[in-house]
Amino acid sequence: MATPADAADEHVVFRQYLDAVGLQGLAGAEAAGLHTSEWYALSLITLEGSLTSGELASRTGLTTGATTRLIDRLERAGYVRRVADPKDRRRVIVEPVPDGLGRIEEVLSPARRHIAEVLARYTPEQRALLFDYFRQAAPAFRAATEEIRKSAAPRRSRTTHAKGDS
Amino acid sequence: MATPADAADEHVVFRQYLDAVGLQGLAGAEAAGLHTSEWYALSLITLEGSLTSGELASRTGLTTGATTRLIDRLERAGYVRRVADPKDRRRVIVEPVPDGLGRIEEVLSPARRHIAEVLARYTPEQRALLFDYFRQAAPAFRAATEEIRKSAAPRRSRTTHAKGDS
DNA sequence: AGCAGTATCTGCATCTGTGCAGATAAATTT
DNA sequence: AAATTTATCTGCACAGATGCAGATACTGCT
Repeated sequence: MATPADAADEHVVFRQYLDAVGLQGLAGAEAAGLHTSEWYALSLITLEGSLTSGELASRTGLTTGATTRLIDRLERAGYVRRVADPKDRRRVIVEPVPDGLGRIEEVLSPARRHIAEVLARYTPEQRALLFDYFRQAAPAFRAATEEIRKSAAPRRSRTTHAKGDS
Repeated sequence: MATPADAADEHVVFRQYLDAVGLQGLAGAEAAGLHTSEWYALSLITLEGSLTSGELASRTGLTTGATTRLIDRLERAGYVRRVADPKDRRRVIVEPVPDGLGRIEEVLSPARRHIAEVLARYTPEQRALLFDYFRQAAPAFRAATEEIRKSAAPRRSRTTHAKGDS
């Protein structure tokens, strides 16, 4: 029977939790030498196992040209590699480099450690519940991401830059 | 009694969970028309309630000059406002604008909704446990962030730009 | 009052990410 | 085999974020 006050409290708790996770992610990305779009793309690639350049372009919302450069950067930084698709030699499959994944894990390790400490305060049954939540929350967040991107805010104001509107 | 296999599984679950939350955050930031550093700064400001320009500079790791511009952008976008510090009139206090926070909440609402759906699958006791976790995990993530930033990867390669190394 | 220290802002230069449009290579269709 | 369509890459140009150094405004100390 949550009172309004409790509900508001939950609201705040959840917001602060999201912010904290988000800040951690951004700090991690920066520590890994990755900018937002690179971090985003690498997450996608890791999550999917591998993606073609075109798929990556549509998932990130970038043009294919920009995506080429994005992959260049990720490749140069040692996070992914390009492999030819044997089925269709026009295609370029982008897949994570194990070594790069390791570096990401390293960046995430402080979070892992601190959370492990928190988890240690719970009983095994409670921990199981939390992991069950993680398992279920991940797809939920992905669905939320989809939803947000669909209502796609047209990237910044962009001033409609009616180039020559004198 | 976690077997090694379980441990590996937990590893993956947690990783995917973090990725999902992270991607959601990035999508949200973009939908809000904010770039990484702006999103980061706004999170900090919101979390702290308010910050001075200088504090924001040191927390973000930006120079004071860049921070001025950052605040300009956030202000222009309607997320924060500058107020004079009555104690020290050199200082500029940056605080969130309620209306702006509302817009952020709106952006987060899909996540909130999807997670609410997940939470609805649990009993009230279980939900209480999960919120307890949120409450404890937030500071843990913040500590992790601190830790990551301290070991501060010097922003991208930057060629060490030893300014005057002739 | 004068002086040193501090907080923020501005001009200038740079660097990087991105879109756009055309180029190239490969698959598919006729 | 020729034409069309698809997938990725490259040249060019632009916008925007950031560092640096100097300017400005204010505080606190002597």
